[in-house]
Amino acid sequence: MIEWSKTTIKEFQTSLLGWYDENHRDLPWRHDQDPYHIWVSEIMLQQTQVNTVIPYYERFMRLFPSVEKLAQAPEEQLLKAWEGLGYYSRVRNMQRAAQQLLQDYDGKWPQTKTGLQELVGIGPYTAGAIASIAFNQPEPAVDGNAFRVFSQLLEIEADITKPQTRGIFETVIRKIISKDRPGDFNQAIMDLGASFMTAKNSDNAHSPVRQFNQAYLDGRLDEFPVRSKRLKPVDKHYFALVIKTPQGYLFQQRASNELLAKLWTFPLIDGDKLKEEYPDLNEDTLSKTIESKFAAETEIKTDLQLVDAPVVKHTFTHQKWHVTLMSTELQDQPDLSHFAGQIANVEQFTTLAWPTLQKKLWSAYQKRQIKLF
DNA sequence: CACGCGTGGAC
DNA sequence: TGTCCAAGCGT
Repeated sequence: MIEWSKTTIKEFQTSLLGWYDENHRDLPWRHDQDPYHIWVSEIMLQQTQVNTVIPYYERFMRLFPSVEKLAQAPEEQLLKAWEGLGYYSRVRNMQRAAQQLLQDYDGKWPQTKTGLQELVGIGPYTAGAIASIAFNQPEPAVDGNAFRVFSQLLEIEADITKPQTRGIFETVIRKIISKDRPGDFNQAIMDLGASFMTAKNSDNAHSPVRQFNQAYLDGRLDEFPVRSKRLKPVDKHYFALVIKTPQGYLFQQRASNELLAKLWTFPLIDGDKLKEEYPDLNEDTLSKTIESKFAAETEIKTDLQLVDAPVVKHTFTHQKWHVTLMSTELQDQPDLSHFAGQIANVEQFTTLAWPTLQKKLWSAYQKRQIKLF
């Protein structure tokens, strides 16, 4: 059993930081200690892989190079910059925090972990990351990597999906973290978690800290971290209405309290709710039912046809959507005064933030089979 | 506390 | 195909 004495801790820090000095990744947000750069990168990296983030980060910094620019940006431009990254509340919260910083903090960053957590969107992990990397505070930054690395090093059996467990890891890391180089220490743990100590296909035999890894020495790597299984996504069914008018396609902005808030999609009809209201719905009555439902909301008359294309499937964290396309082409421009949406021509598509679901819908619609008579 | 919230990569 | 994972947070 490894004894984590002061000497062991020192040796661990030396091995870890020595390896990091020689092998750390050159990432765009590692070029300085600017808290704005660290912050943006940490928000983007939440539940998102490094390779995905890099181009988004570069573009975001060109568009919004400072807290001030971020605070002043139009929301649609922010969402467009975030398009495809997912968890879109991250960027809306980031703008709120930027405004908070300017108005309530006179533009000066709080430099402690607890102070940073006052900003919306900054939780215990991100606060620890900014405090340690930008402000050299000896604070733990417990993300998925830290959970995996330290659960294996110390054979910690607590379920990492339970909120209580974070405190156990923070206590352990506070004892082990380098007081001289806390930011590098935390980043070294992340690089370790992305190289030798990955979740799958790890290579602990060549890890710079293998002699400190109890689970490796015991042949018990596969037992850590302990994590309860997540629930399966629930199936949901929708109809997407592709309505082409002389001026362009109809789009709707998702409400701020629902999935994909404030992003743009074709108008969507809840198929499960429809089935509840009309239990005896069949293929013949489907079109008319949806038409009347859409007309009741928007006063727009349509003549919808099922599109000859596969049902679009899209899985979110907790929901699996099955979306059936229906389309119509209106000869006259409809009165849109009761339609809570927008018309967009193909050229205007680039200005609206599309979730991946909408990209799939558009693609399926473009590839639809043209029926020949 | 448990749950909602996106997406893409790896296998 | 499905499943799990990736620098989590707000409610």
